[in-house]
Amino acid sequence: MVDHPMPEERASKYENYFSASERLSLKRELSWYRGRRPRTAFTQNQIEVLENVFRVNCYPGIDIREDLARKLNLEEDRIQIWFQNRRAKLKRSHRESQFLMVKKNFNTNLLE
Amino acid sequence: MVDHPMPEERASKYENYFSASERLSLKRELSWYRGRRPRTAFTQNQIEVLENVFRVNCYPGIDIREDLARKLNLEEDRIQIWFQNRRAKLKRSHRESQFLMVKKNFNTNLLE
DNA sequence: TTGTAATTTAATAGC
DNA sequence: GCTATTAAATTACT
Repeated sequence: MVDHPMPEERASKYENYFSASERLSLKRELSWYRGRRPRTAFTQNQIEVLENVFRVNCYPGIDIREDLARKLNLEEDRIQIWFQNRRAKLKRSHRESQFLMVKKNFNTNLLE
Repeated sequence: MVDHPMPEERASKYENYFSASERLSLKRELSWYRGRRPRTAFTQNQIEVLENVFRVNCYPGIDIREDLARKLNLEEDRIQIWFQNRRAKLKRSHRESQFLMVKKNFNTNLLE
């Protein structure tokens, strides 16, 4: 568990004095310094492609991931994590719908 | 910000025809229907206790959270979310005060 | 309008 | 690889 030490961002103060891309790289540098990778913001298109692959195969091997990485201009690691999180999300949604179904049946049974 | 497109609430126009508690439960039902938990309104006392714990430990483990949940008569989930949001708020305030400090120094340096 | 509870999801830690 | 959390960013309500 990362106990966030908080030597907080010396960059933010200068933010207005830099261009957008300079700010971004400053931010990245600082985030790394603080020990956490800056959150990747996938584009709509990247997500679309990833979702399409996921529908067919939610466990793509290293070869497919590398291929995606090239095509989407992302690091392979980002893609691996994306699929991990996506599988977790799918699992949660399954759990939830199961729960709702059980609940529905429970209520229905009470009325019979 | 602005964004009030909404196929909006058939409830709101009837609001005046219902008692406060009827309005509240209507609202809750609508929130659930829309897939969002109705906003919890913490009491002054609950906030006070949470703030006191936060001062000592802003990353309470599951055991402490469960304990708080019992004592404050809240769901453990509400408490986890509260700490999450509280940490984000603290971080924002740190960023802001740092920004002000830097700005002040920057201006001072210009005058030297 | 502001503050903040709630949501979503990328990233991390531990197993 | 999975689970449980965290942080970041946003949404939306009071």
